[in-house]
Amino acid sequence: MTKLQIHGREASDASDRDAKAQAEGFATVRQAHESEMAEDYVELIAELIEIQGEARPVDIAERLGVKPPTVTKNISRLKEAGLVSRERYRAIFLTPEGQKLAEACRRRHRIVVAFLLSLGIDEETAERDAEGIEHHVSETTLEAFEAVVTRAHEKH
Amino acid sequence: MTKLQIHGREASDASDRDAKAQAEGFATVRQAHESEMAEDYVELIAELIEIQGEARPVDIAERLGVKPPTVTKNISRLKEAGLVSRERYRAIFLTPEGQKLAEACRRRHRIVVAFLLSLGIDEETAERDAEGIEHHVSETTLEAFEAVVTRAHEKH
DNA sequence: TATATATGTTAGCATCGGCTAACTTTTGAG
DNA sequence: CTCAAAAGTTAGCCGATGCTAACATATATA
Ligand SMILES: [Mn+2]
Ligand SMILES: [Mn+2]
Ligand SMILES: [Mn+2]
Ligand SMILES: [Mn+2]
Repeated sequence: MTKLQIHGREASDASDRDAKAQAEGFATVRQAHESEMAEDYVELIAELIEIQGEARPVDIAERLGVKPPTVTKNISRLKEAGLVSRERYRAIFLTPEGQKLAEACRRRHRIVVAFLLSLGIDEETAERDAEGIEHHVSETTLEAFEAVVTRAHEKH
Repeated sequence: MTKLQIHGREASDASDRDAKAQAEGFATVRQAHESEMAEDYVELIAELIEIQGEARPVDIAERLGVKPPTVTKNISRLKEAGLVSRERYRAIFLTPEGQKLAEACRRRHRIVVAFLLSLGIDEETAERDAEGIEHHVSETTLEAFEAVVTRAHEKH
């Protein structure tokens, strides 16, 4: 709909452009969902390595709230994607590419949490909301968040 | 891990509580993903009814950026869930329950967009980011967003 | 009104990310 | 050093949400 045949070519009106922009928005969200698993895993693996020296499936499963077989399957996907390295029955480590992604995710997570806290949100809620929001924040928005956090800190 | 047997009962340490809270956060995100399709559809259906008087699969597909068979399938899920009513080959309408959900989603969407705009984000980016963020914003955070928007408006 | 085009549905396929049950390997307590 | 418990894997299942190809229905133009 909203398409007419004029002189044999397609014509667009204002609501057509709107529809296209909207579709791109939804496509962006679907894309974000595709990277979400990888992002949460590498971020968590980096945290566990920092805390415990290594990331083991049992700990990943506990912190994600999923069962061990789910972790095994997803880790093999991450290995396939070149983000983690590991040998069977051994702990999981990040490849250089995985480390880079983990760093970016941790930064984003930190900024989103700090931003929500600066709005007066309680820690529990800030962490919960950030865990989902982080995957849908563009670099533009992230920088705006960062600016707010910085200003809030300067004011004490 | 991080569980010891003491006097025959389980003992928790600080990192255990942390792990549990983290798992709840991820569980919350997984739950949000379960309602996401329904939320985006009813919101869009409400918009189309407002603009065009009815919501047809072809328009829903165009605006979501998916193919018509995907819409057919998802609409039948929404019907199953009691959110929409429709007869074969006819336009789609919202049940009272669907209208209520749509209203809540539109409010949330509006607030998130207005909030991002008030931060100086451009419209295109605000809409894109909001489309994903909206599903992960608790009522607590939404109210904080609303307060910021209101204050920004008062200052002109 | 006849029929061509646009719209909608069905069937069948794929991937993702959950799960349980059953099995294997590693670890560590005695 | 042995062997039971803990950890990890595999196989097989499921539902959600995309897709294409083929078919059915509705609509609008000639
Ligand atoms: Mn996350
Ligand atoms: Mn995170
Ligand atoms: Mn959305
Ligand atoms: Mn929306």
